Amino acid sequence: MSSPATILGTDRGPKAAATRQRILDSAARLFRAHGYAATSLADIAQAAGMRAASLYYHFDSKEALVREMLRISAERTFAAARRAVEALPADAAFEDRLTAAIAAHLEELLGHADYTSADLRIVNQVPESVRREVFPIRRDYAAWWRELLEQGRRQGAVRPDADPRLVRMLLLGAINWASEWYKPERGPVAPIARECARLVLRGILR
Amino acid sequence: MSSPATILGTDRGPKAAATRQRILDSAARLFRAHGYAATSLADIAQAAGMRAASLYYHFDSKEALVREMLRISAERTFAAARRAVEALPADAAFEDRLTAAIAAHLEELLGHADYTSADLRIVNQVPESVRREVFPIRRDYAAWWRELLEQGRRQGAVRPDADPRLVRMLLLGAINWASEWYKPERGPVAPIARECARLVLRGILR
DNA sequence: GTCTATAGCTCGATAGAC
DNA sequence: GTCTATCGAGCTATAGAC
Repeated sequence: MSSPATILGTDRGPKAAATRQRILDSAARLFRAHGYAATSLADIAQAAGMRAASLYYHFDSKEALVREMLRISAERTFAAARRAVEALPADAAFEDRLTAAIAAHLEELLGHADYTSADLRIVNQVPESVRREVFPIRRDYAAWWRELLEQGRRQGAVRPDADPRLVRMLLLGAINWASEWYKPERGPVAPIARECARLVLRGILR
Repeated sequence: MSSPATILGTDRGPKAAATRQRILDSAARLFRAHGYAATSLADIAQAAGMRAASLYYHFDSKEALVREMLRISAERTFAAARRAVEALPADAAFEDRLTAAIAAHLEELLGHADYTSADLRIVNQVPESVRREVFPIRRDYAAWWRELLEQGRRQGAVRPDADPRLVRMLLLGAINWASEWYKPERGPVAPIARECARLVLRGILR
């Protein structure tokens, strides 16, 4: 019985897998820098040390390549945030759960900045069919945040007069924007993440 | 002595000016939806009711067109925020000044959503020369926000232990992201802006 | 002011050698 | 697995009629 792998290159041995990874990394970096349409397959191939035609051994099309890149980006962030919150004791305080979620999201976002920044920048520019295929992951992630904040509200930790949707949007906007200004030279992500969580939770007024 | 207008179409009478405006509006809408490279001059021309070659009567090139669109977007937002704060009494409280700035930025952002959303989405994808020409406006706007928040800190209204740069980045990220989720069907911007300012200032915990 | 026609280029994708 | 060669389509920009 053959494996259920439907994605080109996952059952072709370690060398192909490594090349495939190199292609995806190059694509993420270039999509982030120049956008989807402006990045040609020749650009990606050159960055990965090969010719454009050779990419077709690993991916069916440019669409298939960007779809896989977006899928990896979205699933990784979702998994990291969920894992971080699930690792806490079941009776952890809302503040600690939210801090863990923000820190995990930020560390994933900035730790794989080429993927996640490319994701945020080009998701609106890829063909409609690609966006439709990646949408469920994002919808599930949004639902997960909604539930996390809803818990805080039920426990009385969140202002009861705040629009839950607005809170979620402002919060995710604030941390997603970090991919636009964070530079690794500025030091490790962990202290930035902690300070982010504190500001989000407490606001900027003293 | 001729006018110092260096931009094509500004001294060509009302009809050309109206057409020029229609082209810019169409371009903003399409750039927002599909990105810079994926939007062809034929697309823009069709949306404006003409052929691609006719655009060259109004703009020197695709670069010149997008440069003007980005300039309008950035200057309008900057001017709106500055005007709103300057309209306050000189001794207005920091909270009121920041609330006015946030509300003005948001109302401008969402009121001309095609321009500002296109701006945020494609500024990283336009040719380097275009980005360099629009950069000073953004740099000045960032400096203006920095000074606004610095005033709050000097007056003791802002947490003295908060990293000023982080505060500014999180705040602008939170409100800029609104261009991704706001839909006019959700009602007027003003109440959303007020609630935004309150959450930013006070945080989400009660 | 807008048109038709087209030059000159680049792109995604395929064919087939090795 | 990667290559060279190439096809067909679509792009920006220009020329010149009206």
